[in-house]
Amino acid sequence: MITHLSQQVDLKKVSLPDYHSESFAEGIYRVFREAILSLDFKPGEIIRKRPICQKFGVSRTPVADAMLRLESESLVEIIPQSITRVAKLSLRSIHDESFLREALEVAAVAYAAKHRTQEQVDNLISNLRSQKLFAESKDLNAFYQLDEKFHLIILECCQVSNLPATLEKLSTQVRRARLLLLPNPSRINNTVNEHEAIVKAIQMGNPDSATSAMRSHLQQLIKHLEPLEKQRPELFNV
Amino acid sequence: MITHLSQQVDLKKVSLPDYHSESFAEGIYRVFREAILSLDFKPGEIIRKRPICQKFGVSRTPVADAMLRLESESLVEIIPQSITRVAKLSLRSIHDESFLREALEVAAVAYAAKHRTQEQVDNLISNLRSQKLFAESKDLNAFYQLDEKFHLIILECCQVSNLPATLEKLSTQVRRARLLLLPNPSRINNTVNEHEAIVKAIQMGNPDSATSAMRSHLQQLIKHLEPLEKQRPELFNV
DNA sequence: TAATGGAAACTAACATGTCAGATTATAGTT
DNA sequence: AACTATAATCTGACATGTTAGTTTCCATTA
Repeated sequence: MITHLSQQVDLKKVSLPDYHSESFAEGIYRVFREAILSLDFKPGEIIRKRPICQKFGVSRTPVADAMLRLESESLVEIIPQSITRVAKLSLRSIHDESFLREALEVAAVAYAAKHRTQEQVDNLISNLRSQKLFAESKDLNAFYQLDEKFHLIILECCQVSNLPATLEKLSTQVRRARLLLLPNPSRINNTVNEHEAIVKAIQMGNPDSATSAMRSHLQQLIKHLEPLEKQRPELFNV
Repeated sequence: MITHLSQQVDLKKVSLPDYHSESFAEGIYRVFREAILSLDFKPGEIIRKRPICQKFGVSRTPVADAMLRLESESLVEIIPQSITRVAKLSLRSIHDESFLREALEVAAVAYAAKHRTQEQVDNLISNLRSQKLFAESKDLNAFYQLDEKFHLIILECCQVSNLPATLEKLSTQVRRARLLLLPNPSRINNTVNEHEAIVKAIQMGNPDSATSAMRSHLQQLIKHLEPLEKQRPELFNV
């Protein structure tokens, strides 16, 4: 059982298995998943398992298990009898993911516009206010965090327990593409305006204008993508 | 490399790794995935790995790998240091999945209504005609196959390469629930009518009526579910 | 009878050894 | 110099041994 990758849990004589700390394999999976999604490992980068075993002081089994799971989520590519590498990006996959993302977020924002509570609207307005502050001070990372949180608040309105997690699983390419596009500060002001339109539609309880606002907001990504592929071709699949 | 679980591929001196037959782990994964989804293994049933190893004549490693992957898709539940069992159903999860399914299928049918080709419409009409035949002859299994195919045709209109596969991954509970509800022949005629409404809306190129037809069609499932839970409580989680 | 305690049998998690396919480096040939 | 064949060295797939946490069951005790 892993104890140095996560905080130790003070377990009494309770038979709930959740009280135990995670396994080596889970911990390694989690660490690498986050590293890949935050671009600490670049798309296409080769992952060498042997050094990882040494670094974590474990055998090859849990590392292999973690990689197997990452492969099933299309985060790494295991080439049989050969090497393991971080999954590259591809315009094709990003288009596919964008369709899924749009379908889910549009459904969520329509639900939010119909069933909003005052607390949820307040959260969105408060989040939007912070966005404007960080947009003015050009703090890109803080703005990115708020952007993620903004969409999360809307998803949580649906009370579908795994909706945020599901969308994250389906958006592994989109998330990395967005991170790569971050250094473009000219987008920020437009983004704030688009978010504002979404909030207003939710506040007014108008699902139709909420969906169309969300739709055009999400479709911005694709427009900025083709320049990126030309700029960083090594990150993309042929 | 596995050769007796799937047909052997006649590979020449081509360096495409796809030409190779699948690994033991992949084969076992695929076999068990299909067995679980088609209810050959009942929800809650304990899976014993040792007999599986003997049956396939392999060691514990590929079987464990396959189970690990099934667990990451919520098809089995591995209880640490204890047992592995087929994931049970739960009304909560089915509600969650239904939301996702509705979001994706509604987006797909709207796209289909906008961008339909004559060939796609013909396929739907032909499929619908077969549905009516099997509905009359009360051939439940054949009808189920056509029902699946009907939704597949609509999904494929979107030209999102992994849309059918994604929906299948997100609908593991719903799929099994639908199979359990199959023996209810009174639903069939209603289903055909609902399908017909969807086809007409697509044919006329009316995305709004297509979405609302699809929505009310999909929402039928939930209505028939609560009786099922009372009837077969052993298949459901508390 | 009910509750408790402990041994035995189970399982998953992990470590490690082996093998075969794939890649790379190298030597030899044209 | 370019191409080819061969050897060395990677890596992933799989087999198997070990360990530790769980569960089962039976004997003991209140």
